[in-house]
Amino acid sequence: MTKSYTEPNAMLEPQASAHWADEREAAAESAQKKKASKEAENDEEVLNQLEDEMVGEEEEEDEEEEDEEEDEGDEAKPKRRGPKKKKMTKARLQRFKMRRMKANARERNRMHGLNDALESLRKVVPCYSKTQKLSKIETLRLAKNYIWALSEILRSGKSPDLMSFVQALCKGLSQPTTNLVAGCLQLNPRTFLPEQSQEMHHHAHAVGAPPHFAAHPYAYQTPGLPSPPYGTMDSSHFFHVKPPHAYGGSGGVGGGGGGGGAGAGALEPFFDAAAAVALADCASSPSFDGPLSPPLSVNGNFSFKHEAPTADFEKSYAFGVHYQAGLAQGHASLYAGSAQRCDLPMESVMAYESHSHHERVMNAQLNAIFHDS
DNA sequence: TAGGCCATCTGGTCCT
DNA sequence: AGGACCAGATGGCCTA
Repeated sequence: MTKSYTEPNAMLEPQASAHWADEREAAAESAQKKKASKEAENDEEVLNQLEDEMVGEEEEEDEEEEDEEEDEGDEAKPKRRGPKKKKMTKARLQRFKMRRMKANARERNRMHGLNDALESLRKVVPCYSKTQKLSKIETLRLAKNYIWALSEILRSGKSPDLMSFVQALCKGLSQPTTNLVAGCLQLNPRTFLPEQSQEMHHHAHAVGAPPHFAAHPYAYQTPGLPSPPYGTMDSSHFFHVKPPHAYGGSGGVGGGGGGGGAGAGALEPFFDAAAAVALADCASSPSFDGPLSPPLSVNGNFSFKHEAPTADFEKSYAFGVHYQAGLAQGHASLYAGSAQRCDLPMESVMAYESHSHHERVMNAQLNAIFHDS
């Protein structure tokens, strides 16, 4: 069986492998399509054949059934309880086979639909590559993290720094996927891993980031992560930031006043000093092979806006985030601004499963936002 | 070779 | 009865 999936690890190989992966991917994909259509054809043929045969055998079966009943009537054995187990006549067997084949075909289609949906999900999470597909489970995890991260932005009304954002995205992901996401966001994974925290700490201090920023007890413990050869990308490619006034309080969405950080403060770009360090670090790592993720964009609304595809991007998405300064709830939050950032341990902040209340609040707020705008 | 991921088949259950 | 959904089993492919 051919396979379209390619292990994310493959991206950690030298750049040449990306090209090979492309070709393999294309070949595998076409082979798989051929196979799938062939299977469908075969099924159809067999089904048609079976149906034709069955037309002629219906009568035969009826006769056999009558024989069966007569036989049973003659038997002196004690009658069995429960449903009679019908003898598998030739026709019944064929009908059974046909049913089974139809069920298989339905199941195949169903799974294809599921996979299509998953594929479209892959395209809207912030790490999409046609050649380096995320696995199903990783796609779901990343999507969950992404939703949570965006929700948190909306809830707090603050823009997070890039590092926090990536950390939130990578929570619970496998290391290869973490590398991939980091590569997609043009971050060197080393910059947000604990074992690099000393270094980061140093850098962060140097540029004025909060000292506690780099010392979170999460992310992966694997030393010496290779720098993903994902390509280079100017930071402006994935964060299109509108000037603060573009977001501040206009539109009357979601109750004004309220929590701090309204106006310009809530709308600063994701890039803060620490992120700048991360990017600087990134710049010193081996050049990446090509951008894989959609560019992130703060464009004043929450819809996903398609951009014209470029040679580099398979798909290019702008992720718009509608910042609502008035939504800040006033308690410590991952995204509550530099001064408070990460006052809570990440583990507790990121306990998604225990966010039912938070989610209800978020739902209400999102409804308010999108129904007003 | 082991382990991860995947597609497919299959039988069971629930619903219409 | 038939379809949708689900989970277990199986076998293939790929990578470390």
